[in-house]
Amino acid sequence: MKYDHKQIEPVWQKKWEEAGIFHAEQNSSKPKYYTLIEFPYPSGQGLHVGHPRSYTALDIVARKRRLQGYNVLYPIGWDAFGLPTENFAIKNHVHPREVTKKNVARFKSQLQSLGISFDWSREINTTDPSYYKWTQWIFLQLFKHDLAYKKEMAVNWCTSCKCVLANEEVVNGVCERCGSEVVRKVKSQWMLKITAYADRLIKDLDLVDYPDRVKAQQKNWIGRSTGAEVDFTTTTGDKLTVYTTRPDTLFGATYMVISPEHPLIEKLASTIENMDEVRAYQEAAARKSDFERTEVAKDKTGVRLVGVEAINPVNNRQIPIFISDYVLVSYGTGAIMAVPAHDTRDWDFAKKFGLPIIEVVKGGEDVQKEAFTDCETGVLVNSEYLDGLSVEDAKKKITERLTETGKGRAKVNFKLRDWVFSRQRYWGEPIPIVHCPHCGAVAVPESELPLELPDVESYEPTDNGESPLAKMTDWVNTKCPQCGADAKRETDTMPQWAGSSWYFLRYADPHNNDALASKEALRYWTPVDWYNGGMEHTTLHLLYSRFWHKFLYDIGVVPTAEPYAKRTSHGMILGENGEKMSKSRGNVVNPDEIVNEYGADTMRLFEMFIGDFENAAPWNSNSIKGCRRFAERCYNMTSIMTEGGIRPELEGAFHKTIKKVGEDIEVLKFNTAIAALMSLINDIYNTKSVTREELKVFTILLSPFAPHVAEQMWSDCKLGDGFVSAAKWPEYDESKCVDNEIEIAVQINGKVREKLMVAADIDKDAAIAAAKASERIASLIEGKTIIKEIYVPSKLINIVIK
RNA sequence: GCCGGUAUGUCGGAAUUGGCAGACGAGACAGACUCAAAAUCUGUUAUCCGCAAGGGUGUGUGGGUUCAAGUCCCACUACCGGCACCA
Repeated sequence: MKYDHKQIEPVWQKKWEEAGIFHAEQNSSKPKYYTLIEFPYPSGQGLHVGHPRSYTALDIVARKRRLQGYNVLYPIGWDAFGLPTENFAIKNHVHPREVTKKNVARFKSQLQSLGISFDWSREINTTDPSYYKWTQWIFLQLFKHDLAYKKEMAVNWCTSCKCVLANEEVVNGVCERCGSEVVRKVKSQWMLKITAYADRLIKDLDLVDYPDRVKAQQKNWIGRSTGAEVDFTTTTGDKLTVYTTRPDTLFGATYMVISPEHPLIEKLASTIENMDEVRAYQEAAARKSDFERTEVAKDKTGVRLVGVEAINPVNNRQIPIFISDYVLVSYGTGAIMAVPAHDTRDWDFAKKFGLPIIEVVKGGEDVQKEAFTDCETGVLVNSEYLDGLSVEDAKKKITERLTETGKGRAKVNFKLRDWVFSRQRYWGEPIPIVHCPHCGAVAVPESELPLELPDVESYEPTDNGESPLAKMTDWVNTKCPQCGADAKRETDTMPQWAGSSWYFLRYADPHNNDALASKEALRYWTPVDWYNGGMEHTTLHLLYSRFWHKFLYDIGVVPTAEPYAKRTSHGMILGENGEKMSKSRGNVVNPDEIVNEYGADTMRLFEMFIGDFENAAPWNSNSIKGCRRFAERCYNMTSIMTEGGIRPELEGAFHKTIKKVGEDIEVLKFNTAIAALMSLINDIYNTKSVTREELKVFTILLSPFAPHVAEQMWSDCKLGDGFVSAAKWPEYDESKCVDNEIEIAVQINGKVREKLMVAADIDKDAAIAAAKASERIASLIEGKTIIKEIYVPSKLINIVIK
């Protein structure tokens, strides 16, 4: 029979679903294994060829684990709240719920056509009230533990989405999603205190198996730094505290800089003589968007506060105070001591404003020409009791002194900011809070959850920065759950990251109505054993969900401190021209067309064979044919099968391949695993026949990669009972992976001059004797002095001559 | 500027972590089958010199360690990703 994927694939997909063989068992004595992929956002474009790269990879792992006897959970769901759906709904006057429903149906049929072994009985959807009930519940727990709070603050405002963005969503000063300008806007916002977990989010990276680049990126983003706070005073008698990582350079401070928004300015408004100039600078700084602020990063600007000076606590020297936007309000204390001799930014500023530069760390070039910032080699000078100390010792000593005299203290700072959690849009989880004129912000009682999203007439974002929900007065006006007075509901919704911050927990027990999941289910299934996803989520989803998980751990809801035991990341699939796939570049490949033309098995094989899983790889419509040929060659073996066991001449090849394929899957080397299967099939075809046992082992090895054709081979040739997807992974014998006779290279002075077939267990003397016995080697060493003879067992011989 | 990554034939990529560079696939070329084409099968395919046997050169660049370097060390370059006035 001819290989016809259109005949084979839908049949097996249906049989698997009917038999339910990919359903995770709820009560099982088997060891569990939880594989997870980032659940997709069901966009209107349908599945992208990038999705199956991740899904197929973990499908291979999940399928292999099942064959190895594990109870596997490989779930799927929909991260369906979010802006693109809402924008589409606005434009086409349909309810976002309907848009979501349609998109989900499309995604589902596309995913099912790929034969991914998801447990569809556990499908979840973040927009389902029975799901977001628990998203809201978690928010209320955060609120009750003072980790959710409302704050008036300058936020990132996307001018196009008309919506607040988290810091993580602003990329190069523009909106991550739409690319529009982001400006600062003062608004009252719900915030989540992720900073309370900053230290643990770094420290607990030691507990998990993540790629180093992911750990490094998270650590960078959290940005822990150690230093000291130093209390300066001013000539007006006010306190002015700075944060510095270089307290050792305190004697070299020649001026101070505070951010334009620093509260001290208002306090000293009557003392400052050039207040007009100061105000003008403040306004100019406020007008700048994030984009402009980073654009003009090179040139320093600022204004000196005339009429007030600061006093250095260690030497009582009076130094001027400036305002400048190179000092940020939101980091440290919003004020710095400037040490131009040992900080390049301070140096730039000092040069521009003609301020003194005093060297306090010796070891570099002339500090008048360039700042010396090295902490490793310098020695302190001009610093009284610190003179002669190394930078490190001086830091310790000055911090001790400051602490003793009450003028400072050791301090740790983080770049990480609290998470801006409000969105002024419709298609998200309503924040379950009621604002009461008497009681303030009050939690909606848990018994009233889910607080369902009301139907509104218009989803249009408003120009005044309020959520579309604000227009629903019937819904907004309510009673205070605490005192019963007239009160108003919170109208902001949660960001898209909310639902995805805990979804992996819901999969453990997706239909539970009394808890986000039962304790037993969580104890059995968590943590996730292997989580694969994109690098782009390292500082967003991955960090947010670790934070929520740690909080849930602290309040006793989940049994583990970390959600994911192991994380891996796949590279992007690029267009054929090596550029990122996008509509505008016209290089988008539609997975449906590939499945239709070549079949799901070929698609899966190709996506795994395309290159190193962790690196980006360009699509190539030519080499996909190689994978199709391979699938056909696999199937064609069924027509030449004869009875029998593994033939002796193929025994070594089989054992080696079992070993190689098994090991490669564990380390994400799907490309070389497939190459090994291709080599094995070439060996088989060289013998012009295949035996039943050979075909059986081969089919099992093939099944995680190309499950449909494997099932067809299994059933056509009656290789075993039931499904190959429920067979047993073959074992290999280490002793049979080595050949009896091997080829070794013979080098003279490091250059290969001869190849010899020798017994695998040959010893050094015998090997070298064999080499010298060869005519070619004998003639090359004749008359020369042998300096050294090296024998690398089963690899090579190197004879060094002179 | 800082942090991370990558660099290998015509192309995608292999190389057991110091031991025969180019597995596997694609493409190209040649041959078989065919009236012909497609498909399939069989060869060849890093590069230079040579009719050949054989020899030289070759893993971004320049040095180094070693009997032996794609792999280790030092100094660079280019590209990709992240962060960026974080004191």
